[in-house]
Amino acid sequence: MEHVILGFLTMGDMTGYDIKRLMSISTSFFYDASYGSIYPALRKLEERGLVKSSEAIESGRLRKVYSITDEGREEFLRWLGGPPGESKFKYDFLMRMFFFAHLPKEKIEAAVTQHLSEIRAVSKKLEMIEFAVRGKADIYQMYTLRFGKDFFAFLQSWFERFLDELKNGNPGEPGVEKGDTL
Amino acid sequence: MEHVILGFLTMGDMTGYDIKRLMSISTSFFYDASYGSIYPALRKLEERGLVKSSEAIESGRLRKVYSITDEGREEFLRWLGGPPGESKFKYDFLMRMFFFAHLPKEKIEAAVTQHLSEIRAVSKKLEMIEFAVRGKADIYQMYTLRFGKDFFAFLQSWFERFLDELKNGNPGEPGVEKGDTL
DNA sequence: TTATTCATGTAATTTGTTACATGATTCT
DNA sequence: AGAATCATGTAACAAATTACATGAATAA
Repeated sequence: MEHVILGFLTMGDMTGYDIKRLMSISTSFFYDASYGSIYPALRKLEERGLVKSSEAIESGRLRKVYSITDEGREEFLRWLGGPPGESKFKYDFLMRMFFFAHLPKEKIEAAVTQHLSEIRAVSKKLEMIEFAVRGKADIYQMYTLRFGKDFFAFLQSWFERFLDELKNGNPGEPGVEKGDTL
Repeated sequence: MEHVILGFLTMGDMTGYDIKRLMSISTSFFYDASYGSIYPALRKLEERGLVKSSEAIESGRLRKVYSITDEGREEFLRWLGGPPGESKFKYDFLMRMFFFAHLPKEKIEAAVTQHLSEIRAVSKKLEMIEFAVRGKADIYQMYTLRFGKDFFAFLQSWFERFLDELKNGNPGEPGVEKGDTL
């Protein structure tokens, strides 16, 4: 988390609010943080000398603008270049799906349908973001966004097929379908 | 978390150790828990009357076998049928990737290569699990597993292409490639 | 005989969320 | 006038990890 904030501050000086806003239009589909974690993190980073802040009143509003220090930059690069440590991935819906056998068919279909509409919403959002961000982001940031688009497209087609098989009855068991590369 | 444990206990009576073992061969690719969260959760569930335990000494070893109560079953079904609440998904590697511009090319390629080998390892594990579990799991559990296989296959091909584009230089920017459906 | 698996658990810490509290400014 | 956005922050709580501590049984 602290490293993520340092990363955002390498893009320019920002307030906590700015960081949150930037996250929501760039990384929110795989990483998002609340103010309750951003502000305390910034304070801790300042205590450790990795960022510094300057308060200013811009158009009547108090803004506490943070910037990354040289030590902060070093720490950020140490993290980025360091060992990745098993990249965990989490996906809550799958846990429910794992236990769907306890649910009547209509409820399963309703749950999957709703999940699909969430997926479509994220897809749409990502496309808007890509449009808005074009030119401003570097290639790796564009690749990350691209990953998001591709991933949600994958999810969409997977769950569409799943829903279809639930409704129409599928020929063969899920794991032993004809045409499978086994 | 508590609901996940309840879910596992609907499959049969188990010890905390058993739950962890079952997780590792079924849901670990998207959900895994440590003993430090399983045992305290079981105690809380027992306090709330959702599970009950019986201690027995089997072949010299103390085993505290938990079973789900009727109230536990109700609670589990309430959760499963209830509102899903935005299914978050998290994927740490993407955060590093987002900032790859700060890293020299060799380090980026090394990181992606290593990540790919992790992905391949999980793929392999999932295939073994599918084989081992065939017949024992219900269709939704098989679908969940299938999702895992398909997802990791997607990851593999995505990052293989990414690595290829990094090495060979890609024709066009990531977001505006020829052949893209835009 | 030694390492691994089986088996249970606690304590400290980390990490983060949700809800609350406050208030000015700017858009409608 | 009122809603939304900009802006900062705290406090209570929740969830879970890591490391530690213990010990018997079994497989190599």
